[in-house]
Amino acid sequence: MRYSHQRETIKKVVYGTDSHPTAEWVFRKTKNVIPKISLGTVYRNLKLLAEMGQISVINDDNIARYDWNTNSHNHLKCKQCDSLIDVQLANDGLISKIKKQFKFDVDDVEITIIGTCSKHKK
Amino acid sequence: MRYSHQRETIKKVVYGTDSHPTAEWVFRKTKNVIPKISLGTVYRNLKLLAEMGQISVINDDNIARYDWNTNSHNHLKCKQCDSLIDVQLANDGLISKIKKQFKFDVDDVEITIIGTCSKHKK
DNA sequence: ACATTAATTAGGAATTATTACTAGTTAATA
DNA sequence: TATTAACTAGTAATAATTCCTAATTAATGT
Repeated sequence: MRYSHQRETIKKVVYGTDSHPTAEWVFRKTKNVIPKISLGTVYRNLKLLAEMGQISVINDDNIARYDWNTNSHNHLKCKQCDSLIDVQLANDGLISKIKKQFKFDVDDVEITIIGTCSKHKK
Repeated sequence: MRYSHQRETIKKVVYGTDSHPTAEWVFRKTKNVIPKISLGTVYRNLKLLAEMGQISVINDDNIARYDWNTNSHNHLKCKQCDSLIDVQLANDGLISKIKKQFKFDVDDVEITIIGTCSKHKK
C-alpha cells in the first residue's frame, strides 16, 4: 500500500472526532483540507482503513458510521439526537456460554442500547 | 386503517418464516399469491406493519430484514451463511445499571453475536 | 344493491448511500 | 529522472428504499 495524502487526511479526520461520523461528514471535513477530494475517494479509503483495522465501521440504521476506536466496545444510541455514546459493558462469560449452548464460534458481541440520553429526556 | 388483501398477504408471508427475510424476499413470496403486487407496496406495508408493532425490523449490514417476533430478543449472526438465529440472552440488571451510570433512559437492548454457526465451522 | 369517498395500489420516477469505471496524476523505486 | 503501479477526480452505475400519481377498492351511508 502506497502513501496517499488523501488517505492520511481522511484518517486524521476520523481520529479527530468522537461523533462516529458518516462518510458524508468525513467528506465535508476532508474537503476543508483537500478541496478537490472526491466522495468516491473518501468511501474507498474509509473501506481500506477499515480493512486494515485502523478504524471500525458501525452499522446504524442503514447508514455506515466510522469510529477510530477499534477496541470492542458498545454504544448508547439516543433516539432524539441520533448520537452514539461509547460505553464498555461487561459481558463476562457470555461468549463461552454461547459457544457451549449454541455451538457457535463468537467473533464479536455487538451491543447497542436504544433510548434517550440525559440531555434529551424531559 | 382499511383492510387490504396485499397487507394481509405480506403479513402472512413474514409470519410464515423464521429466516428474517428482506423486502425483496417478501416481495418474491407474495408474488406467488398476488402476481401483480408491486415492490413499493411491499415496502410501504412492511413499514406500516412495523409501525403498528405487528412485525419488527432488523438492521443487518445496511439492509432491512423483517421478523414476526416482536418480543425483545437477540441474534446470532453467522458470517458464513449470513443467517440470523433467534436467541434470548439474559441481561439482568443491565438496563437499570445503564440508567444509573449514564442517566440514559433505555427503550431497547440490541445484542447481535457475530461469528460462525455450528453448521459452518470446520 | 348503488353511489360516495378516502385509503390503497401498481408502476414508475426519484432519492440516498455506496461502488465501479476510466483517463489522468503521483508516490516509490531503480 | 524515467518507469511503473497505485491512487485520484469525476462521473456513471447499482442497490435499497421512498415518493408520486392516476386508477382501483374497501368501507359507509342511502
